[in-house]
Amino acid sequence: MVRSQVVDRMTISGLARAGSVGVETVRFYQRRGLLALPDRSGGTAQPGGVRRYGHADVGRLRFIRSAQAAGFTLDQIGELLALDATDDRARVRELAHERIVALNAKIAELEEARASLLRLAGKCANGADGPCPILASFEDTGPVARPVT
Amino acid sequence: MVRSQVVDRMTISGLARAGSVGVETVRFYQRRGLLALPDRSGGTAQPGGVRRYGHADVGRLRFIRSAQAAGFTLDQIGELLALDATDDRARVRELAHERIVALNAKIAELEEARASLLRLAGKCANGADGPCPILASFEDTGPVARPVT
DNA sequence: CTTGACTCCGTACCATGGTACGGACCCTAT
DNA sequence: ATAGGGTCCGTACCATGGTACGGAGTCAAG
Repeated sequence: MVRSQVVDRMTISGLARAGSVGVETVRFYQRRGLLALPDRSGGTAQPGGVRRYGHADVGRLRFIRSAQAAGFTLDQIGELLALDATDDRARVRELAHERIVALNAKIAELEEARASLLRLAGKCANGADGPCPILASFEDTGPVARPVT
Repeated sequence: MVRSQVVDRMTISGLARAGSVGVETVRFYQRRGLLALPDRSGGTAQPGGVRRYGHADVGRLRFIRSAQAAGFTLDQIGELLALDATDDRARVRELAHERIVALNAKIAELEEARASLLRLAGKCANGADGPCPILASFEDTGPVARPVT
């Protein structure tokens, strides 16, 4: 499968543009082991050249951003990238399910916070006397829920 | 309004217990200006004593935790605490509405991530051949949504 | 009046996901 | 061949919300 020179010989800034991230972000992912460091100067591995990137690198970078959009951490994405090479679909489904469970919990938590704020904002709007019920309710709360993380 | 000695002469660890946080967390809030540093040795302000805390401090600490549970940042909580002293209900409602809007956005974002993961997990479960569709979909994605923050 | 637990305080460190900087080097166009 | 922009690399810094540590001082019980 032949690719055009222009696409497969991008420098780091081209790769960054293709993935809609900053150059520093690409380098950060490389440090984290999420993106490989290609040989310098187009495969000759001479010391002191510039690294070139191609389609595969763009795919990998997009993979990272997509997985991030699904809420995976960079550590988890590292595992997903490893799994991508092994075709271990069961483990991938497992990770996806874990993430879904976490998302459910988080969504429920945020919905609770929203519900109580909505209720309090309504109370605060009606009747203009005395201290704000929102703030009063904060002070009165007994055993307290965990902070929204 | 007289309070019992035992309740109004707590040390920092008592306050921390009353608020279900760690001692270091109390000190952290003090550094952030969210909790006041009471006079030492029970109001005598002598140098080199131990600080004592009472009901008011517990209320303030609980306020912080409750507001945090509603998703406010510590900076915003600082403002809320200031507003608590001024009875500026309009501004409180404004902050509450901002928070609600932010919560709505966040919830929508997470729901999207969940929906696509659910869809992909279903696809991955059906049919056992080839690479996992979850991972494939990550690679194929074009212009990518912002990461879940 | 000593012992042991607790407090005070500054400072450093943790995770998470980047962002920025500075000096050296490379590479391309003029 | 020289100027300029881009790359490489280590290192430091950012926000956020804590957590940990070490040494000195304090305080209450025995």
